[in-house]
Amino acid sequence: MSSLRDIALRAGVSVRTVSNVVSGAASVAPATRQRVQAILDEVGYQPNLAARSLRAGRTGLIGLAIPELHSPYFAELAGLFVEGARRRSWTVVIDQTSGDADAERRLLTRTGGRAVDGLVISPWALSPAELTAADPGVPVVLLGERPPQGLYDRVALDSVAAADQATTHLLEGGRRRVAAIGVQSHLHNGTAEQRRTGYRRALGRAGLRPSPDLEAEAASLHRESGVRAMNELLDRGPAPDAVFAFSDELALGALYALRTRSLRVPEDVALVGFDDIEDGRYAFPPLTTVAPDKAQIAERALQCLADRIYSPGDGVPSLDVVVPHRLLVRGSG
Amino acid sequence: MSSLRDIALRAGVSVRTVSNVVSGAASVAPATRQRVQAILDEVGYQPNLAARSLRAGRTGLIGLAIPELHSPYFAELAGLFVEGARRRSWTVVIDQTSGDADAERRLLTRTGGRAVDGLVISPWALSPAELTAADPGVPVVLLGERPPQGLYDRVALDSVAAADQATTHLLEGGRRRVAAIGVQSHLHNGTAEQRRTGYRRALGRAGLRPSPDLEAEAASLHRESGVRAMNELLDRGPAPDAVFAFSDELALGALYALRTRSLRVPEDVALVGFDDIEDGRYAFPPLTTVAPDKAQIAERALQCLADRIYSPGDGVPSLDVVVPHRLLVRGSG
DNA sequence: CTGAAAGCGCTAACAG
DNA sequence: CTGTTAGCGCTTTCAG
Repeated sequence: MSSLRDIALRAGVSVRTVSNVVSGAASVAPATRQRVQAILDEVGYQPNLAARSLRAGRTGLIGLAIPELHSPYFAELAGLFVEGARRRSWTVVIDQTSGDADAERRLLTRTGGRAVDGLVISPWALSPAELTAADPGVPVVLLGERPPQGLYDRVALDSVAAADQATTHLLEGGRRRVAAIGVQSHLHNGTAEQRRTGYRRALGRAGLRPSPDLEAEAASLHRESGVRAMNELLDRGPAPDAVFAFSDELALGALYALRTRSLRVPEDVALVGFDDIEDGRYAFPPLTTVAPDKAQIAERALQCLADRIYSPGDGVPSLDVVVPHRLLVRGSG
Repeated sequence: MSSLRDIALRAGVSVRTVSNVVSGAASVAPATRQRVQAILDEVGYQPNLAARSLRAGRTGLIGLAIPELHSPYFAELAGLFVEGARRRSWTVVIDQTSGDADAERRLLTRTGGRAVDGLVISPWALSPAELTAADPGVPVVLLGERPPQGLYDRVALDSVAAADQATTHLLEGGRRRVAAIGVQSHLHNGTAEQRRTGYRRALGRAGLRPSPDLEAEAASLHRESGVRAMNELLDRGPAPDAVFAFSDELALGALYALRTRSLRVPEDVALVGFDDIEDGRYAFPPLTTVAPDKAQIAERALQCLADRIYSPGDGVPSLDVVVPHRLLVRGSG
């Protein structure tokens, strides 16, 4: 690894000049530039990023903290992030919190033990108070249903409206016993709460009374929990004629359970999910779902970060960005 | 952000002493230590990682370069990586190459424009020669079927044996027209080639002659290509009675196509995939598949990196690590 | 046990 | 247009 000084020595110029050639900032005499560039190319000069960061006070790194990478929704989102960050010449470091409060706290207070210029976090376990209290010292963007906290921006879709819409769609299809899968009383990230609120609101508007018998808890948002919840619902008594699952993974689990019991979808039970993950499109029948505009979630979050990193107007009030969503009606309901 | 010097000033000691307290390396008089620690805690001291990196010549960052994060197999693998890296106090920066030769080349020659201590890359587009030629200046571990190159270690499963085993399983089930989905003549990453080799070998051993009619190309390894390939196979003439797909995603696409045409799985067509992604377990019927030991892939790759980073014995020949796999027989075949 | 100081590689202010 | 140099924050050698 050669440094600017090595190059300077070989070219018989000062480091300043080499630096200028590399950065292209200040002007350099054409002859000098050419000579220096030749050496640069020859040795394959690579600037030392650590030195640059130290000097600039910036690392060019941004953190993305999500509960888990193996979940399709977050994997798709992370992919879009990495892509968008690349376009902005940022590199993404990924942390998995596993929905663990300690992990989330650690990230916020120490920015991951890693110097990042900004952090995008999808909090699951941390209470709003704790979120506000933490001060990572860098701009933070919150993803998800939690309202924007303190100085953090927030990017999310309108979950209440989306859930209402999904439920209404099932009701308009003539369904009357519409169940919900995905209640999570153990978490406080707002996701399940808001989706249930939307679900109940839709029922109410249709003159139906929400019933605890039709609402099933889910330990996680994964397929396995969907299987469990669906089975529980079916074991409770008269089967629902429709199910709104708070995530596509839960819906796919429910679909699996329904088929295992030889119930037909959508004839016997209509099914709507949430997230629009790739799997859902190729399930059989293809899953009707609420599709958040994921590309826009990633893009807007990066934009928030960029704004705060490059124009550190300290008093700027926190932004609450609502991205659009669409109900994709496919075969399942 | 306070530095060691700030702390030293406030504590009336030298930076040396504060550094010792922080690192715990050298011994410090108990009284001094306590006093310094109190100030450290009070201001919430965070060491500047850029400075540390510059000094140490290491960044604590490792790169993971994969074709795409939104593909379940790579997402699961990435999750395991991030987790294993965390245990080793490394942070993972993720790059997506999209199977693009330029992107792969850029990563190898410039280590992603980012200073990483090591790189794990799953090459798709780059030819062996190009792989060998590149010199990233840091240890590299190759993932996948490509044989180990030059100084790079390699971690992979025995794809030929695995494909043979999957195909043999179908043949032992009494199937005679066993098709293969996933041939990729446009790529040269070895994956498709090796799986086809194993497939043909199994056919040969059973006294069957491989037929081009039963081998279908796949533009990608995604569900969509699986749908297309399966339809093509069915349109060609007499339907196969079994299909070995080179990835679970392809298999799920094939499953979708089969069901759309009202063919029963496994009664009419038995189906085996490759990768053991989560989706496959909840497909209906659940997908029989070759399960690579993903945890071990991640773990061994990290271990290779650690060995080379911490014991830079320069001449150590490149390692070729073969991780185990299992055939998981489920409902589809 | 602790202080002083060098130096990692880079950028930019200051001279010339 | 280009050279010299300070300094980003840390670790570590050398003294004391």
